[in-house]
Amino acid sequence: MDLIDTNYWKSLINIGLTKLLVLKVLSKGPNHGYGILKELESITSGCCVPTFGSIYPILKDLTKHGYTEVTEDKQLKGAQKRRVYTLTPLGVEAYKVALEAWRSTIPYIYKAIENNELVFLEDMKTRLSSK
Amino acid sequence: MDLIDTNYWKSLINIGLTKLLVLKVLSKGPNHGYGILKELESITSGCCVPTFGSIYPILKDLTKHGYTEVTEDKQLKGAQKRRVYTLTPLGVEAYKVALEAWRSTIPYIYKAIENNELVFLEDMKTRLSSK
DNA sequence: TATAAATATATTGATAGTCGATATATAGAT
DNA sequence: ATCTATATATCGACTATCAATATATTTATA
Repeated sequence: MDLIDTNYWKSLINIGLTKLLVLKVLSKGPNHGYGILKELESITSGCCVPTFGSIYPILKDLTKHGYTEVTEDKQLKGAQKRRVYTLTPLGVEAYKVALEAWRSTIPYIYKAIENNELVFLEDMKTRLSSK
Repeated sequence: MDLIDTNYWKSLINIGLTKLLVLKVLSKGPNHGYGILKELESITSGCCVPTFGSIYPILKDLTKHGYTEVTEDKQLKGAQKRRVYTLTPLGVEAYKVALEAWRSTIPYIYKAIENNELVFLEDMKTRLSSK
């Protein structure tokens, strides 16, 4: 647990974010694992991109629980066969719930990261420089 | 994994958020577990409040790794002895890293939840109502 | 006086998630 | 021939929330 490492925090943030972003991409139309990743790379400028070890299990779970449906795509643009996922009505519902959960939380996150009183930090600095 | 349950999403969001909020509260001054919880209840209107099962292990870990220091408080306002935690300079650093990680991510979350194209969702609705 | 509510900390078990490494496979460009 | 991009999948190490349970005391209330 290295709290000085940005990657530690990014990983934790991704736990809450990745599934929302996957649903968002799928809400725009059917897509496959690799494609979703490339899309997230593009729309988040590389900021919120899960690894293969995250995305494929998610897609599998989503399908297992009926949030997505999968079809095998034999038109090979790349090489290996693609598995294209389509959001089901249940998946659309899930996306809406996720959206609402995030929307209701964002104001407090914003407050926490933008409206921070620096009183204690200033005191810390003062104490450190006076040593 | 019930994606239709708001609590599922809230739990995932909390994984990334709780430690940041704990550091935020401590950045305003020393505090104890129960106090931090009450403070979070207050400043987030009950929106982002971790459970006891989350907060006490966090405080223990934070201290174990040198991000906080603990002192036993014998002045009993409640009942049991309090353990008051103070952010160390390393803890202040950690808070800054967390702040930066969230600040760099927020724009993309905002984009994901506010600027969503509803094309596919509308299509979904149309297909459902025409059945 | 008895009792309920608030204060306060701690642990356990069920469940869930990221990441990096590793494996496999092929089309197309150099 | 070789490298890059496309494409999916799994494993192990590590990390986290939450609900339930246990313990203990002060203060307000009936």
